[in-house]
Amino acid sequence: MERDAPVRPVQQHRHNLALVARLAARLGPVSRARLAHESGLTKSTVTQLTGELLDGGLLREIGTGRSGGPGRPANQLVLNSLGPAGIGLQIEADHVAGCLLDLTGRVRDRALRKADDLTGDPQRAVKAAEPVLRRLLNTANSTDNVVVGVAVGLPARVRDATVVHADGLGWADTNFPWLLGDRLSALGAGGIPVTVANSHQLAARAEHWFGGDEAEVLVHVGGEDGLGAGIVIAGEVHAGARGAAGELGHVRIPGADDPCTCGQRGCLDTVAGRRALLRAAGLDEVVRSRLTGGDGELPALVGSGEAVAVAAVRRAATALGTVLGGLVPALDPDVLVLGGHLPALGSDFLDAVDLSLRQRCPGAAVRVRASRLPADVVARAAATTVTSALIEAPADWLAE
Amino acid sequence: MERDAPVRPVQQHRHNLALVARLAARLGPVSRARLAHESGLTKSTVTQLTGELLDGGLLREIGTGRSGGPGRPANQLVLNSLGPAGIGLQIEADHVAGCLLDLTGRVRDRALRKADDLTGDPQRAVKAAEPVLRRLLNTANSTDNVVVGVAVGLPARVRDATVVHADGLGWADTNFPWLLGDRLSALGAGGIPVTVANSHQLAARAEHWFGGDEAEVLVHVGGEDGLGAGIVIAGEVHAGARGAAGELGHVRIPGADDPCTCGQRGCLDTVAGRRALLRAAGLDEVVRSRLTGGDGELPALVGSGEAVAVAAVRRAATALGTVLGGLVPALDPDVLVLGGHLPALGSDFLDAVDLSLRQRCPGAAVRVRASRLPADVVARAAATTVTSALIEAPADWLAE
DNA sequence: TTCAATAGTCCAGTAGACGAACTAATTGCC
DNA sequence: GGCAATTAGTTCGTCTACTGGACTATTGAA
Repeated sequence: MERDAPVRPVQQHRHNLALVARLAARLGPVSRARLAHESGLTKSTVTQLTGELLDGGLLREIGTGRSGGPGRPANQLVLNSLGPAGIGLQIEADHVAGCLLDLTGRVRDRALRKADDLTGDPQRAVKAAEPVLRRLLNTANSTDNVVVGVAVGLPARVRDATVVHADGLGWADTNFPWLLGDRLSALGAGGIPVTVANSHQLAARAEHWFGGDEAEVLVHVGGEDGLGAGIVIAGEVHAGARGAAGELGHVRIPGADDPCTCGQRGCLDTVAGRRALLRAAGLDEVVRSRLTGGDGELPALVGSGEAVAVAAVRRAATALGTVLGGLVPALDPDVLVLGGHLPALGSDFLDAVDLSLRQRCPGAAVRVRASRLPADVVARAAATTVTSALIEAPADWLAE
Repeated sequence: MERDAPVRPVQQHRHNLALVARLAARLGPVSRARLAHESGLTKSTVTQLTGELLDGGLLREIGTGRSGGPGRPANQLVLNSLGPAGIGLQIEADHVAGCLLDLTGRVRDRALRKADDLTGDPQRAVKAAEPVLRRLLNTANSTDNVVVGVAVGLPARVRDATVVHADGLGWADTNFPWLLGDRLSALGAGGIPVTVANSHQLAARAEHWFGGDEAEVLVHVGGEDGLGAGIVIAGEVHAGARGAAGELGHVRIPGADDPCTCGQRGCLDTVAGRRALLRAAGLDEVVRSRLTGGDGELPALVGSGEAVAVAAVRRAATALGTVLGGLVPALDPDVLVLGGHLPALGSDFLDAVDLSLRQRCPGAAVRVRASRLPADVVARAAATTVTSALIEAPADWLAE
């Protein structure tokens, strides 16, 4: 409910619609009676509201389910897996991943497009996204899903739906939603709203939604090339005053002096970034070949005790732990999740980060753990922003 | 509006009441017509709502004011400076400060009680607060103000209205509101609700409210003895998962090794804390005499180029800047305010902190400035939490 | 078969915002 | 002075959407 807007009966209705939709999403198959009980609304109102949600295709009635005692059995309601759905894209310098998500949160389809180099002209990314979108739109068509939104996760600073600055992609002030919307029209899917979001922030959202921590404050650190953090506070991403919150990659590390893409020297990215780390461990050719699978070689080297690799990883862990150790006392998070390319570095790396972090701030009560989510979390989280927006504001959808 | 609660006409009314009260507070003397325009409510509704606020003593009608053109002149409404008011206390190891604030935000009275040592038994603080409270209650009585709440700012971690841990005071798991409420009853002011809050967080609130920055994200760093930060995001304090957000005093500084009260060595407090700094500058006797005014001697020494003092202050600035430089890229604040004893260290100190911060994170767009607020901001901010709670939820007050 | 229990619908009642019509008070023009 | 224009504020009937109790529906158990 907007704080500075008047509340009329309509807003009241909107709020209660959202409340019921949210509860239906949370409780899975659920009866109107239970919804009434959990929401605090009366049965009559819930009948009315669920009726609207059913008509709008957000809910579906599955026959009377259990019969665990006397009394009329309930007509169970669930989110409609056939109705509205969302597409999420993840764009990185070397690939575009995408997925189609229905309202229940199930991934209906995935798609991946590898590419040589998507940096420079944003149209390259649009072009690489096209086959991914085409496939997902086709799938949606065949599964009776209606795509109501496309959300894109990018390693970029985003402000007012515009990419203000993307280090790793070389973009600046790009209205990417507009570019992609154009391509969507060409695919016969014009008018679908496109949103963009920072991929670190989406990854943090993903950990909050799917990580199972029930955290009040969660910090996710990771990234494909550049390192970055996403901060979730009370279920909301903290984007910062300019959308730049979590940009840790260019914090200077004492003792480091390698040149960074940003023009400075000794940035965290030059010590703990994926490419920098592979290079420092003597895996230059892996970097050049751009093989994501090559990440596996580094933990293998470390496991076999290869001195250069061990030193590089230890150095990265110490630097990262120190930076995070400055963050933790400021934010007091429940959980600090290491994601992106970091979990692949092995549990020794995780332990070393933890150690270094606690050396910086001894009393910290934070739990540090590796992410357990798959590589395409960002695409999934992006798609989830579409579906959860529907559930959080069903009235907007019903109005159409 | 509670997210998980149903909205009925009553909640609708509560919301709109708060909306009108907030606007009246923001716009100063304001007509019903303007309130209707600004709020988006109709004139009829505003008449109804302001009527309730007038009856409840939250608003007051001052005669028809301006007559800048044709048309019936407006009956101006203002917050009632005579009705409900709040008391704010600030408790530190060596003093208790307090103030009485009316709804308009005007300080009706102040009181200060110096004390030798309030650490150890919380009852000492209660005892020192008694004369302060007595005076402020008397003042309220004579100015026709009704004290509706007492809010206390403490250098302590607070959780569920309980002091979980107070480093500088030596308290743990203390239900301070209960203790102080007891004393209030003895003063004939029983039943007044008492709340507690962390003083760093209150200081940040104060900068956000009174600092004039219009910041979306604001960080305040300061403290009397221990250093700490308060973070305000979108008008709300970020307290962290355990209420420990902003506890920067015990971040370890590379190269520092002095023992800290926390049992560790090399904490930020041992480098940039007030006492540590005075000691390092050779002003031991000032520390022992507990003279707050003694702070003036340090900038004087620095100004005169006294080598030890200059070195101590520079070291403190570097350490603090480095710690803050780790924070800024994570949070992306608009403004970083240095408060507490820090502004007294002079503008060279401020510049040195700024320099060190930007050395750590070169691209930061944050504005760094010294606090311009007086020493008793925390008491004022505490009192403001009482009065602003009234304005944010007038229905609760009107119900009584 | 009947009763208890639970699910769900129906409908009159009600709180509270809206809007049009009204009254009120002032300026400015004749 | 009188009257139109203009803005402030109130009154009252209307409308929306939630409530609560009466009602129907469907099951298990006695």
